[in-house]
Amino acid sequence: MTLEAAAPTLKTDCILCPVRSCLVHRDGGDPAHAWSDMLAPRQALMPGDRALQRAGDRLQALHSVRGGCVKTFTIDAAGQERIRGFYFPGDIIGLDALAGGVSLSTAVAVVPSQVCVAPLDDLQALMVQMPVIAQRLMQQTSRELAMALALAGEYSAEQRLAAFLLHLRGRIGLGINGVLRLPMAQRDIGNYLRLANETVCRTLKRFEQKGWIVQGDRGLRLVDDAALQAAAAPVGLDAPMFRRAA
Amino acid sequence: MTLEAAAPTLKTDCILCPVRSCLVHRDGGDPAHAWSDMLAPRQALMPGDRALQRAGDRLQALHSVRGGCVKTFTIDAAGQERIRGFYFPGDIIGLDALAGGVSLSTAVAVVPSQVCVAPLDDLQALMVQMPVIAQRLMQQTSRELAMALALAGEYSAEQRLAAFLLHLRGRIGLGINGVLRLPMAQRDIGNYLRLANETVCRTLKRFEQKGWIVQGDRGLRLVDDAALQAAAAPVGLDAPMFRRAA
DNA sequence: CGTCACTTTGAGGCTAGTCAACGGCGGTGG
DNA sequence: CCACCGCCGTTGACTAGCCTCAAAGTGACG
Repeated sequence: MTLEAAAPTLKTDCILCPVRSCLVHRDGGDPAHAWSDMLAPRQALMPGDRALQRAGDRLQALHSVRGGCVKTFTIDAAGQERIRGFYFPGDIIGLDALAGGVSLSTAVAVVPSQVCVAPLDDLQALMVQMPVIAQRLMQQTSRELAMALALAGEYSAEQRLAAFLLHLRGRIGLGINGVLRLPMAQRDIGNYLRLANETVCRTLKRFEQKGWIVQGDRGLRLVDDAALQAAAAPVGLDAPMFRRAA
Repeated sequence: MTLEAAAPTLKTDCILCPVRSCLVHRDGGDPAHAWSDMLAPRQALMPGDRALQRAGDRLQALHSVRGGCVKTFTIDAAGQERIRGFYFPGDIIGLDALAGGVSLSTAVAVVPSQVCVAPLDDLQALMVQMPVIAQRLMQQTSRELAMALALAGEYSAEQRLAAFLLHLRGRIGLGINGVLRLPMAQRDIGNYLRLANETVCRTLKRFEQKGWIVQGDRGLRLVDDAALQAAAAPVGLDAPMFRRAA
């Protein structure tokens, strides 16, 4: 048995939401009713809007990303932002706070996004009633843990960045013309990967000089996949469990 | 509601085991019977013994540490060991593999240890029957995720090491005479914290020169707690949820 | 068309890694 | 009992990758 078995691959944006995909299969209940009971209507979230959650606040709800991209971060004593993660459609925000009941990071939109709100009280009750929901949350948390552990290792700038690009493609796929769109700023990528933004820029340029990628206006094209994968291999983010989109 | 509420603080070594502490409270069942059904007898595990689990193997069971200290690690293409975590009594090994069903790391004992084995099939059934077990596992996974995210940031050698020492004290407490025993080698600490063992040694010496710690034969004494905590603060491993022992 | 945020490019410095050598300690075996 | 060996911790000299600081270029948007 693996928890994977309980998580069929779903295609459309809306059904991607793990919470909802459980709810709509609720036995004998009215899906629409359970849904409205459970989740606040989807909320639009713009860059610069107030935070979904703030580090240190009592955790009141998990947030499920329906569209766009959300980043979570903490602010250290020096006022510096430290990005903890990027969340894409299908991802759930706040899982690291379940143990302590307190949000460990602040969450804001990177691009115009939509999220659904799963109040913790309702979720807790649903998890008891429907083990499949608990399984889905457990699976998400486990995957996020595996990712964090993989990225926590010591790797060079090239290894980190190659792994990030490939991983991103695995999660959000390619846009038109096979271009990988990077929704977040290079500064944010560097912050997340523990690299200065200048290092991100220079490393991308080095990738381009080697013929591994081609940078365009709104993203980049992965040309030499094998080379990138060879560079990223030590990080170990290439396992199937880390992918989601096609 | 927080999951914390479902996890009363338990003192003794044996009851620390999260899985068992759920089982012994099973309603209307025979605790001893459920226990023996669920877990293989506690296994002794010595340094140098075969691994509890190996990276890449299909995950067959979670392991609950009853005594001692177990480390998990991966081996990269260059044959180098990368330590993913240290596990102490009460910790569960293998949670990062639940999503994929494949062990992501190899687990061996650092010192003579005892572990209990929770076969995945039985565990899955129990999680459905008893939501409290699912909650406990979820809580552990969430805490481990929060730890991994905290440690994944970019910090100096001093910050990392101070956070590690304080965190270790929070988890395993102090021995006789208030001495913090370090069960693992400095090389392992450095590997875990992404530092060369020489850097660990030099940083500890610097701590001693500043009067923050006193190094002894079999461990060290934390003298200037405030200074250590100030140094470790940016890492953010000092939240109550990360502690366990008194 | 000016502002602002982000990216790009360069020069220099620093933290931590690497390499090498030595001392202490425990285990092993003659 | 002691010599040998290997592992671990310690110390020094050198190196390198990445950060910091600075400044100019680019694109989005009002």
